[in-house]
Amino acid sequence: MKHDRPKLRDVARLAGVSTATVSRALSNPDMVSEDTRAAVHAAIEATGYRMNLAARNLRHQRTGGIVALVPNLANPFFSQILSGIASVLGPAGYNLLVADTTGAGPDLLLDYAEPSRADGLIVLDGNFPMVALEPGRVPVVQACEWVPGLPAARVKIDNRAAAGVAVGHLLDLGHRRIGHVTGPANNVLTEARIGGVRDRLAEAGLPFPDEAVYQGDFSLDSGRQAAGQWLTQPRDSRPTAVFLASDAMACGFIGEVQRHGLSVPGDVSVVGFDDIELIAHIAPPLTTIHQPRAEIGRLAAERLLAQLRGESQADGDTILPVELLIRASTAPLAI
Amino acid sequence: MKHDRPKLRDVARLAGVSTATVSRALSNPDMVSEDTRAAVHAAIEATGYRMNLAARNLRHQRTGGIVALVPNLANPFFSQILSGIASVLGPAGYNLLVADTTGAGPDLLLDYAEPSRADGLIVLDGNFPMVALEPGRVPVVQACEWVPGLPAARVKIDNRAAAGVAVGHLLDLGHRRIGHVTGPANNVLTEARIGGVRDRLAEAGLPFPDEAVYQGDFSLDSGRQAAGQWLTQPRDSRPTAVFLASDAMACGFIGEVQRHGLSVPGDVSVVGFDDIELIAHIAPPLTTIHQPRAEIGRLAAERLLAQLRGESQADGDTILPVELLIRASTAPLAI
DNA sequence: ATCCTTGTTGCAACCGATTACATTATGCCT
DNA sequence: AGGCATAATGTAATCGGTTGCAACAAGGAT
Repeated sequence: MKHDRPKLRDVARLAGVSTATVSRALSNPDMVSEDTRAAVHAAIEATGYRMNLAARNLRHQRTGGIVALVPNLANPFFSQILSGIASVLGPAGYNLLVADTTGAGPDLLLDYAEPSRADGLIVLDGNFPMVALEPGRVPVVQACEWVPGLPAARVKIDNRAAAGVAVGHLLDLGHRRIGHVTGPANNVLTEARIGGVRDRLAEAGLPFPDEAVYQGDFSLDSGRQAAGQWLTQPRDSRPTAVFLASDAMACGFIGEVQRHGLSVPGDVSVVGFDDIELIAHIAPPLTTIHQPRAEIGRLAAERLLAQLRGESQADGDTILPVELLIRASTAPLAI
Repeated sequence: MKHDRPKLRDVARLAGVSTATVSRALSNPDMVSEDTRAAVHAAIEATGYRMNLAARNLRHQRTGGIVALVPNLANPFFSQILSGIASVLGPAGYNLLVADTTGAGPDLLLDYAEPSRADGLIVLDGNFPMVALEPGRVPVVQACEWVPGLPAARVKIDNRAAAGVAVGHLLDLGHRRIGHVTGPANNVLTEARIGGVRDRLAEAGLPFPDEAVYQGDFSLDSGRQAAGQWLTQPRDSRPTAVFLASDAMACGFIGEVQRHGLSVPGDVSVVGFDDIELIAHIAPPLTTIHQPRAEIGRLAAERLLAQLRGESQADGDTILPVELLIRASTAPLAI
C-alpha cells in the first residue's frame, strides 16, 4: 500500500493546500503563513515525503553537480586535491562527480561540459579539448595543470619559479652539474619546470647539457629508469645532484641508486616535487617542493562557485605559494 | 539569436516530424523508417542539438549516477579503489559521485541513498547508518569495510586470515614476541585483523599480552607514536616483530625507529598491510599484505551494476585473495 | 465608502524528454 | 474488393517539482 514514494501532490492533499503552497513552504518559507507552514510540515512528517531532486533540478536548469576531470584517478597525488574540492562543494550543496580522462576521447570529455550533466567543471588535466568554453557550455576552472589557450580561471603554483628554487638550493650546496628528470612530453608542467631549471642554470652561468636531462613521466618507474641511465654515465661528468619533477620519480630514483650500492645524498643529491605523504618518512627523507594540494582543490572549488553565483570574473590566475622543504636527501657537494 | 540551446522540439520542427519521432530516432532507431532517421540526424547536425540528460533521467526515474562513500578522500588508499570503480562505471554509462563521510551526520549520509540522487551506492565506510536498505532506497554494495548487520553485498578480503598470514610469516622467522598496531577503535577491519593476530598466536601457543598491542588509527602519525611506545619498553621483553594494520603506520613506525638509531629489520621486523604504492621503494622495502584495491573497486561496481540490471542477488560476500609480499623489512629473529 | 497596498494562496504553464495509445498508410490474403 | 496484420508516425499525458500571474482577503489611507 505504501509502496510508492509520496509526492508533493500527496503532501498537498493531506495538508489541504495546493502543491504550489507546499513547494513554497519548503523553498520559500516566508512566503507562506505560519499556520499553513505548520500544516505542511506535519503532512510531510506524516507521509514521510522526500523531495525528488531530479525534478527540481530539471525545473531549475541545474544539476547540483560539479565534475572534476582527473588525468589519473589511481595517482594518489590527486586524492588530496579532490579532498579539498569535496570539502568546499559538499557544504555548498553540490555533488562532486569524478571522471578519469585516461582513454577518453575529446567527445566524451566535452560531454562533461554539458549543462545538463554538471553545473561546472574543474579540470586537472592540461590536455582538455579547448572548445570547452563554447557558449552553452558550463564554467570551467583549471587546477594544477592548464590548457595554454583556454581562457578559464586557473588555480596553480608557479612551476617555473618552483623549479628555480629547487635548483637554487642545489646550487647553494655547491653543486655545479645538475640533472633534471622531466615529466611526460606534451605536458605544461613538464615544460614549465624544465624551463625553470634552464633559466636558473643559465642565470648561474652553468651549462644544461642534454645528458643531464632524463625523460620521465611522473611515475615511480620512470624515476627508476632515469637512475639506470644516470648510473651508466661516467662518474666524473654525470650530475652530482638531480631535481625530479615528481616525488614518485624521486622515490624510484633513490631506490635504484641505493640498490646499486650508492648513497643518497652521499653520491648524489636528490630533490623531488609535490611533497606527497610518505616521502618525509622514507630513508633518506626527501627534500622537495611542497605543493598545497588541498588548498589548490579548495580554491578551485571556491572560484567555480563564485562564478556560478556570478560573483567573479571567469579568468585570471590564482597562484599559490610553494615551499622548499629541506630534508636529508640533499647535501653539500663532496669535494 | 542562437543563444538558447536547441531542444527536441526544434529538431522535430526542422526535420518536419514530431518530437516523438525524434526521440525514437535516438533511442529506438529501428522504430523509425530509414528516411526519417536520416532527416532527423540531419536536423540534429544542423541545430547542434544535444540531449538534456536531466529531462531524460526524470522521465526514466533514474539519475545515471552511482555514489561512492569514502571515509577519507585524502587517504591515497582509496584512490585506487575509486579508479577501479570508475573504470567500470564509465563504460557502463554511469557517473561516479564521490562523497567524503567524515563529518557527515547520519541524515546526510542517508540522503545519498535517495533514488533521486543516485541509482546505487558503494559504501567504503563501515559506519554507514544501517537503515540504508529501507524500502524505497537504492541498492548498496559494500567494499573493503562493511556494516555488521547490513544485508547488502560485500566485496572484501578475508582480513582475519590475512592477519594470520602476516603473523605466520613472523612466526616462521622465529619471532615469539609479536606486537600489533591496530586500526582505529570501532572499526570492523581493526576487529578482524586483531582477531586474526590473536587466533594465530593462540594456535602457536604464544601469549598476546596487552603491552604488545598498540592503538593506532591507520595514519602515519599513529604508527610513529606506536614506535615511540615500543621504544620505551624494555628491550628484552618488547616485541621483536610488529605487524601493523596499515602500511602508512608501518612507514611511520620504521621512520621513528630509524630516527632513534635502531635498524629495521635488525632490531625489529615489520609487516604492514595494504601494499600501497611507494612502500616497495622505501628503505627497507616493506613486507606487507597485498590487497587488490583496483580489483575490489571493479568488482564492487560490477556487482552493483548487476543488481541494477536485476541480475544478481542483493547480498552475499565476494572474498578476494590477498598475498603476502616478503620484502626486506622482516628478517629471522637474531639469536 | 472607495481605492490601494500587502500578504496568502491557487491555477496552470513549464522544464525537456519519453511513451502508451491512437491514427494512418501499406501490403498481403482470400 | 474487403479484411486485417504490420509499420510508421502523431497526439498528448507523464515524470515531479517550480513559479508567473491572478484572485482574494484584510487593513490602511483618503
